[in-house]
Amino acid sequence: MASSRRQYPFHLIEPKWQQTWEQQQAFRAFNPGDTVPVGHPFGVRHNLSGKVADRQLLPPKFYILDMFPYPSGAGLHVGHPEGYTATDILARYRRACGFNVLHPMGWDSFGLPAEQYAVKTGQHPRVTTEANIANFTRQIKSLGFSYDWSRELATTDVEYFKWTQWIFLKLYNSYFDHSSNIKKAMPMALLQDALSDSPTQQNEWSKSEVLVNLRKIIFEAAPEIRNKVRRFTEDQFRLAYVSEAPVNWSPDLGTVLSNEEVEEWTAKGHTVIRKPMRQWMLRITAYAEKLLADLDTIDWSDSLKEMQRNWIGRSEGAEVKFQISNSESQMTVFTTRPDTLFGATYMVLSPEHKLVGEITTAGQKQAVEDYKKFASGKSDLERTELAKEKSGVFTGAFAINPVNGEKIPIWIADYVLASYGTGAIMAVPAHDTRDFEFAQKFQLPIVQVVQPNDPKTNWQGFTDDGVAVNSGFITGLPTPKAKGKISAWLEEKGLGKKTINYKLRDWLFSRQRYWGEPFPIIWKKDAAGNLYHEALPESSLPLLPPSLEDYKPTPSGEPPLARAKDWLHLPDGSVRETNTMPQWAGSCWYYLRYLDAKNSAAFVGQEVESYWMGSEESEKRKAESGKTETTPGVDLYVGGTEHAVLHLLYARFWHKVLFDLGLVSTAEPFYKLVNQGLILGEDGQKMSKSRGNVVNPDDVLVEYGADAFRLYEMFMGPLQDTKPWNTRGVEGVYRFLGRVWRLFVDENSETEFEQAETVTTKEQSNQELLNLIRLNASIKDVAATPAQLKTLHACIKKVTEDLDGMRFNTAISAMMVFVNDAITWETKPLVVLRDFLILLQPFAPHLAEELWGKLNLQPSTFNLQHPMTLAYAVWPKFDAALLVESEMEIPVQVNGKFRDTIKVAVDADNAMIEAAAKASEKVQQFIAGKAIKKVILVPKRMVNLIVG
RNA sequence: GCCGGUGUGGCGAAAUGGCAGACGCACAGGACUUAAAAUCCUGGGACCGUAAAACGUCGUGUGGGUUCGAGUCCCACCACCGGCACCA
Repeated sequence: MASSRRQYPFHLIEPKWQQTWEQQQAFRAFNPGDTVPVGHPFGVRHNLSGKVADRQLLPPKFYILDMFPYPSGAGLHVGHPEGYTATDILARYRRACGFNVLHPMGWDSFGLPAEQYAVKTGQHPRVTTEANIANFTRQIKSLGFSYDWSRELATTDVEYFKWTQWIFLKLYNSYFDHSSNIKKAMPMALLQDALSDSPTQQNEWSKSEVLVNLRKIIFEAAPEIRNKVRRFTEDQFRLAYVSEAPVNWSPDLGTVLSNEEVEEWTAKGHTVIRKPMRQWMLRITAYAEKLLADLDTIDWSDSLKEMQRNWIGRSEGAEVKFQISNSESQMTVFTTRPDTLFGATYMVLSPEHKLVGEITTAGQKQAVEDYKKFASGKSDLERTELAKEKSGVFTGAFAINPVNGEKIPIWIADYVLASYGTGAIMAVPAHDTRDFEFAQKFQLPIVQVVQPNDPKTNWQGFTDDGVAVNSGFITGLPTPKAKGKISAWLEEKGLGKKTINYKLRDWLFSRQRYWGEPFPIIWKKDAAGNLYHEALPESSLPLLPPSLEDYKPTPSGEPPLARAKDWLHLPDGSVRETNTMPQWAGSCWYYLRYLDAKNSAAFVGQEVESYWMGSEESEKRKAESGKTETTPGVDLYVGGTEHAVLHLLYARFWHKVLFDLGLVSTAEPFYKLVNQGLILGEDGQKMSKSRGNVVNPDDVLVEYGADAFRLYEMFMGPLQDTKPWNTRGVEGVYRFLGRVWRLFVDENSETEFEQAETVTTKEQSNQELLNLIRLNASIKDVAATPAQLKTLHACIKKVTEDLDGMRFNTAISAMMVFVNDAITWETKPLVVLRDFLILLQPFAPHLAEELWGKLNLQPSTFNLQHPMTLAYAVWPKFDAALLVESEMEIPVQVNGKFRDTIKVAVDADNAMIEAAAKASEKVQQFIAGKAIKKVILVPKRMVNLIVG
């Protein structure tokens, strides 16, 4: 675009105010116990200047958080500042309303790109990371966000990941106690005490049925193997444990991925295969129920909650035992439809199922082995592609259906997953789509046991509720009752029990990478030569990664950390864990570190944590006022939907563990969460380098300034919506800011300023130049007219309400309406413009500050306090009395069709309004000569005349 | 297939069940200017009609329904976006 005359000198104003705020530390948030420096605007506003901010003296808190970015080499994208602008506006609004606002920013700086660059060039990832952080910082600061930079953190900071490792140790040293009276994470030491030869905390662990039972089991074991059993048992319970299960291994990335990550990387063209490996896991499944139930206590969008619910995938059903014919063994299946048991015509084990080897007959052995090989060789991609085509083989064995004694064949097929339920199913082809397809392909019998309620519906493949048929003692019962009756019967006979299953799997927590947090774990061998793991003591943290020359995995496929022999081997012969933690680890708790970012004694101070997370306060307020002024947890968290299940589920899990251990005061981390929508390119397509439609914020800033950029990001449409970028739209809001400027300044002085600017010397400061701008002569220190007050207060009302509802676009339009009107006023009262600037400040803070400074140079008879920055000026309250009209316009309809508006006095009674409506000329045309059958009159709203 | 969301001018959008299209973009006309840019003013859903207007008819994805009155509520369907997807 051709560079045209600037609407206003944002290029001088914006750096000026950014420097001023930084010098004043204007947006520093004060913790309880902090001393507020003399003259700090927060202190001036709240009468805390030079005082210790005692918790009782501090105003209510408001914690408003952005999802911190990964500082990529590409720099900021216009999508980042969308959420950041929204939160900044609200942070500034809350500050003006008198809250103690915490609004921090930091860096999710571990990550693969820096490591890949290191592999290629040998440059340490820290160097790349620091350069990227510097660039992101510059870009973010140029937008004038009111972050408290004193709390800045990066997950790669040694002082930060020390505590990430510390939390890992908490997980490692905890177990989840499922006892019905406990149901929470407890210290491993308690479990160990319960299993020890000479327990000291019997009072404590005797409350736990789980521990009491475990102790019994341990002491049933032979003494010589008892220690091994103990270790094994501990690992069965730890929240962080080692598993040998098949994992998602990506040969080209040289690392494993969590289930949640697979999709992301395969979409980028990487291969992912299943491969058994020794891995660290976190027992998130122990929290499935709490993660699900507590969704009801937080204010997130329905779609997001639904995504989490689906991911957790709770499913109620029953486990049923089937005796295997001619064998001692039994197989257990999980089903949500025990009522269809009479329709089970075959059984399926997953190819990996333990029983497969045992039950397969000699004749089928070769076929079964071949199939197992075939199934395990499939990549995930092949599995999904081939999903439609069922495959499997017969094992030669049969199971006995417990309800009718029938012998039914046992197959193996990869449509049954080893990792869900019991890894085995009873197949009811008549009433399950997958079983139906399988039975058709292999010509297995299909027996109807459910009759659809609608007789026209085909029963074959009918999976909904109906009425049981051909089902012995439950025949004739509707599905829910049939389920209940048969479940009770199974339970009574000891053949089954009600069970709840979750799709959620434990979290695969180790990666074969360099650039991540090393595990504070070492491996040792016992006398018998068995490897076992042991945690490093907390006092040894942080555990730093070794320095390396080469960041590639070792030729034998071990993680890069294994290259550092000195680091790897400890003097006592033990060996360090060489895996590192995934990127998600650091982002699981960063919102807590912000609260107390410099604390070297704890991951967060308790008092500080309870103040900002607001548990007590919110309870107290709820009780007192019946409404919450502050909310528990982060008051508002804004970020993209891409983290709907990954980060948000993991962080909730960690938070719940910390809560159970008494380390944080709330059960949920994020009370209210909003997803900002995607910003598309000007062509309506997703922005991407290859499409060449990426908008760089730096370019927009040079052309239009930060205030226009911020304003446009918010004016585009509702925050949550996906919307295309349009540079003409930026020009629109930029013109609006120009109108605001001209509303306040004298045009002649602007010409002088421009001339001075062209001949400016280095010695002439920007401030001197800006001082040449004079206030518009039409601004006078006079009382406002009723009409002017009405315009102002309508704007105050709309902006206030829209900010409360996060409707930034309509708030901006309300300010445009105000300016369009105010610019026509011959005399512009100072007081009115002053209030307007307070409204504008959250949106366009630089311009508003500059004009505020000019306004307050004027002598004033109003004796207002002038805080040193507008950011702490008191948010105006609208006065409903000023908005009352003397007359009102009321629409008149005839037979429901709009015909005219009439003007009546506000206090007009119904009879007067009706008369006025009938008297309207336009209305007359439609009612003349007709009888009025009915009059619908909504006071102050409308009149509808029904004629026959 | 299942779950969630969204469909309104040329475009981004706005409307407690009560005057559809606020605000902005683009566009057109005018003022200022030697001229342009910038700025300011005016106009604008479609159709019919007219010199121009008025008046009129239609109009919020489609079809029904509730209501004096529906963009808004209910039912069915269509399209698009996002998520999940052999989870028994």
